[in-house]
Amino acid sequence: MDLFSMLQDERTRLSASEGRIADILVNDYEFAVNASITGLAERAGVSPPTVTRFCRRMGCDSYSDFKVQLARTAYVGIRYLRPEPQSHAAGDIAKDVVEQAQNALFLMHRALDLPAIERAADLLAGAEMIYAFGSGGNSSMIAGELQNRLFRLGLRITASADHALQLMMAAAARPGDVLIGSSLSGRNAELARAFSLARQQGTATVALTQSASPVAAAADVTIPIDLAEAPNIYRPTATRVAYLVAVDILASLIATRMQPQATATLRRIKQQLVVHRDGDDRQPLGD
Amino acid sequence: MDLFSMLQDERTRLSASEGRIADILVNDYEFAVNASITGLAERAGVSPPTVTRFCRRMGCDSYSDFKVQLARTAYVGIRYLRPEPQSHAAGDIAKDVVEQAQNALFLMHRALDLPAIERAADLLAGAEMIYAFGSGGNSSMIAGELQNRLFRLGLRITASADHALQLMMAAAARPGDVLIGSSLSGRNAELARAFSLARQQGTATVALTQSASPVAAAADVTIPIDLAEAPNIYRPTATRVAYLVAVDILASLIATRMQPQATATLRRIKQQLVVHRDGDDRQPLGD
DNA sequence: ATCGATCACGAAAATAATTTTCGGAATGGT
DNA sequence: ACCATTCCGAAAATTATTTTCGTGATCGAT
Repeated sequence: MDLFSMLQDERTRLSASEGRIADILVNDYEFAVNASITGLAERAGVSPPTVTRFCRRMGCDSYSDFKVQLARTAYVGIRYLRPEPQSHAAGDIAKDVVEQAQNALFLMHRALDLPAIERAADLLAGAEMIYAFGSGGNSSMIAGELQNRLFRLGLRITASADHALQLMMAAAARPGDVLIGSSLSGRNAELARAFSLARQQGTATVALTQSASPVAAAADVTIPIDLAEAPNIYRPTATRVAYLVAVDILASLIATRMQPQATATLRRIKQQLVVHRDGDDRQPLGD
Repeated sequence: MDLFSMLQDERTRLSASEGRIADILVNDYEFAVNASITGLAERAGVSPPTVTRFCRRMGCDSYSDFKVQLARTAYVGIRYLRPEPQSHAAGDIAKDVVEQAQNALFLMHRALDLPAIERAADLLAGAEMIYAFGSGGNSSMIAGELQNRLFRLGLRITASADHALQLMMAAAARPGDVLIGSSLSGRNAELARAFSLARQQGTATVALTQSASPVAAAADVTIPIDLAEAPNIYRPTATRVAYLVAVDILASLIATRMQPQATATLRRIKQQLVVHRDGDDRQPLGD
C-alpha cells in the first residue's frame, strides 16, 4: 500500500493535530520531503512526538522511513492530489506531459483489477479467433495495438474501428471466439451493441473501459480503467498511455499462458525482420 | 540533474572508498535507501564522514537530502542501472510492465532533444499539409497517433503505413508541406527513401527515430529517441510508450503555436461529441 | 631521494535530530 | 461524579549526523 492511498483512506479518521500534518504533506510536498521532524512539527503547530506517532500510524517504522516512502511515492503520485499549474516553456510542457503520463500509469497500476485481467487473459489465450474493436482515435489505436501485440503470440486476431463492420463481425463470431473492445468513455453505444450481439451467440466479450459504464455493463469481463481527464484541453490525454500499458500487461499475461506457441511465432517474426533488415538482432521486434 | 546520471558521470573519478559507496547504491538500492549513515558506512567499510563527503560531492546538502534525492529518482530511474529478474505471477508482471514503461518515459525525457522537438513543432505548426508515415505495427501506430493528435488542432494531416503509398504521397508533396516519419529501429529503408524524395522537392522532413540511423540521416530534423530494447522477448516493448509520449509532447508544443485555431477546432470536436453522446462533457476528447 | 603540497580518510568531539517516557488535559461513557 | 480512553507535549534519553582535526599516502618539483 502506498502512502498517498493511505493518506486518503485515513484522512477522516485523523485527529486535528495529525490532520494538520497531513495537510502540509499534500499542500507543500516540497517542504515536507525536505523538512526535519522538528521543522515539520513546528510548521504544523504540533510537537515532534506527534509527528513520530503520525508516521507510525501511516504504517512506517520511523520518521526517516516515512520520508523515504514519501519521496518514493510522491515522485509520481503527488499530482493526483495536487495538479500543478503549467507554463508555456517547452521544457515545462515536456516535463508536464511526461509527469502526467507517469502519473496515469501509477494510478492505473494502483487500481488495476488483477483477477479481471487474468480472466481476460485466460479467455483470449484460449480463443479460436479474436475481434478487437474500438473507435474514436484513441480506442481505435488500442484495438490496433491489441492486434499488433497478439498476432505476435500466434493468436488469430483482427481489429476494426468501423462500427458497421464491427456489428457484422460480431454477428459472424462463433462460440470459442472472443470479442475485446475498448472505450475510454464507456459510452460507445455501437460497441455495447456489438457486445450484446456477440453474447447472444455465446461469444465471450471483454471490455477495456471505465467501470460502471454502458460498455462495461454489456461485457462478460471488464478490465476497468478509471482515470480523470486532465484539465488542459490542449494536452493530449494521458489516459491513452494507461490504456496502452494495460494492453501490454494483458499481452504479457497471455504470453505466459501460451509460451511454446508464442516463442515459435516470435522466432519466425524476428528472423523475418533480421533477414529483411540488416542483421542487427538487437533491434525492436517490429518497427 | 538527477542523482543517477550524476553517479554515472562521476563514477570513474571517485576514490576507492567512495566507489564502494556508489556500488552499494547501485547494487542494493533497497538497503541504501533505508539505511542510516552509519549503516551505510559500515557496509561500505568506510567511516560516516566519508559518506557525508560523498553526499556533498553528489550535489546534496546533507545525508538526509541525499536520501530524499535517492528515493525520488530511483523510484523510476533505478531499473536503468539494474534490470530486475521477473516472476510469472500476474502481479509481478503487471508491476514489471508498468515500471518498464515508467522507466522508458524517464529515460526518454532525460535524453529529450528540446531544440530539435521545438524545430519540429515550428515546422509542423506552419505546414500546409502533413504526411505522417510509419510501418511495422509500432511505428504505424505512432503515425496514426500523429494524425489523431494533430487533426484536432486544425492541421491537415494524413497518415499511412503503406510504403508504396508513402512513396507516391512523398512524390505528390509540395514545398510548404511537412513529412513526418517514425521508425523505432531507424532502419526502415523505404521510409528513408520517401524522405529523400520529399527533400528533393523542398518538402521538409521530420524523423522520430534512433539517432545515428539511416532514417535520421535522411531527415531535415530528427527527434532522437534512443532506448535499449528490453531483454524479455515476450514483453512488449516499452519503447512504444516513450514514442507515444514524445508525440504528445510534440502535439502540445504545436498546440501552443497555434492556439486560436486549435481552440476553435477543439471546441467544435468536443461539441460534436457531447451532442452525439449523452452530454457528459467531462469525458475524454474522443473515445 | 627529499621536501612540500594536496588529498583521502577516520577518530573523536560537537551538534542536531529523533524517539521514548511520562503525565496532564480533554472527551465520552456509565 | 468517576473512570477509561485518547490526544498530545515537555523533558529526558537515545541515536544520528556533521565538524574538526590529525595521520598517512601520493605526487610533482627540486
